[in-house]
Formats: sequence, C-alpha cells, structure tokens
Amino acid sequence: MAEAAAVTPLHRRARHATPAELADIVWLQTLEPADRDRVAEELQVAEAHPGELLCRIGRTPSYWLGVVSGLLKMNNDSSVGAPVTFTGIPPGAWFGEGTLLKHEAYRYNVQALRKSTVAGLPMASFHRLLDNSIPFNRFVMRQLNERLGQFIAAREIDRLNDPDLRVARSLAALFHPVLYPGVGSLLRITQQELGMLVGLSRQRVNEALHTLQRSGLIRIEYGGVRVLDLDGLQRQVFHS
DNA sequence: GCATTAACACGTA
DNA sequence: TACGTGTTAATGC
Repeated sequence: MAEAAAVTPLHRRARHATPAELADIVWLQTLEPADRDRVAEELQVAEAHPGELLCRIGRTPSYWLGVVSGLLKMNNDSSVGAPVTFTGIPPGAWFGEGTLLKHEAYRYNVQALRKSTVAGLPMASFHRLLDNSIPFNRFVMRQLNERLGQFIAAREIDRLNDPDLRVARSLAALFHPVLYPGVGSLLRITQQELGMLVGLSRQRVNEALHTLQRSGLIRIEYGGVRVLDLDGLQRQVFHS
C-alpha cells in the first residue's frame, strides 16, 4: 500500500485546469489580467486517489497546492507516536505556502481521504507572484492571518473532552468561508471521515450530528453536512 | 457512565 | 454492488 514512489499525483499525471476549475480559484480572480492569463497556463491539475500523498514529511515542496474537489487531511502519522490528524482540507483550500516561503521540507503529510482533484501552482510562479503582485500578497497575508485563528481554535478543540463540542468546532472550522470558499453550505464528508478528523467513532459522530441537527444548526444529508446557521454554529463554538 | 468495536438492516449512488 | 447511515449489543476504561 505504501509505495516508494517519491512523486505526487501532480508530478506524474498533471493536466491543464479547465475553465470551470479556474473560475473557482478565488485568488486567481483578484490578479491583474496579464498575471491571471499567465498563471492560468502554469497551473497544474491532477486527480488524487484515496490515500495518495500530496505532501510528505521531509520532502521539499515544488507546488503551492489547492483543493478543487474532494477532501484531504493533514497529519503527522508517518514517523513515531500516535497518529494525529491536524485538520481536514476541504474544497477551495490553498495550502503549503509556509513551507514554500521558508524553503524548507514539509513537516506534515497531506493525503487524500477520498478521490480528489488538486491543483498546483509551480514554486517559481508562486515566488514570481509574491515578488510582483500586490493582490496576490494581500491574499496570502489574509490567508495566513485567518489560518492563525484556525490553529488557535484547533488547540482548544484538542483540550475539549465533550464530543458534541469537538464535532461542532471541527465543523465550524471546515465551513470557514474565507479559507475554504469551495465548501459553501454543503460540506461533502462522511461521518466516518469526520470521525477520523475529530478522533471519535463513527457512531459517536452520528450522535453528535443529530444533537446539532436538533438545535437547528445543521442538517444531516447523505454523504455530507449542510450548515443552516453558521453564526449559531460559531457562537456555540465560542460559548465554552 | 461513557465511548468504542462489532454487527446488522436499510437506503442510496 | 458498494457504500453511507442509523441503531443496538457487548466490551473496556
């Protein structure tokens, strides 16, 4: 199962982005037309199969990565200690800029939880935009800022022992409209996958979801969760 | 007590 | 058919 292949799906079977895919990349729309056209040509897209790694601890990055569709997770597993999932990475997310900026090796793994479509902006293009595009810099700065809040919230989640609250906080994080604009109001995630992210059994996640549904914050759908009251969900999260 | 695993029926893609 | 959901029973800390 763990093949020794050192390349990601983007390295081995990349294609150009379709117009529909380009339209869903929010930061692309903020660029000046000349930059936008050039970057649209440079962007690479590939399908990642369940379990495939997009980032591997110790390897150096060659792309800034985005989720077009599907679901990824960031974890620490590979080496020693208990497997710890840091976060789920839903559609619309762009990540890995910290590692690119520092010219370091990855300190985490990212792998597909299910069949996913991922996009990659080559490292040279990423740095060229940083050097020349103010709109791009604004986007990256805002993203870094929003994600700082996410990581602080994630630390709180770890300290919580109330399973219902843990699920609520994880959902609130995944429905973040700035970091994950591709999610919208329907997050496609199974209760099994949510359990893996939160660290609970599927049965307990099911119970927590029904509690949240009874309070009118979400609606459980087949293979996903719809948020009905994002403000309420976030309030519930800050309540404790 | 509370969460987990195992097992099952049932519905959906 | 394969997968996701809802539920119950037995087990463990």
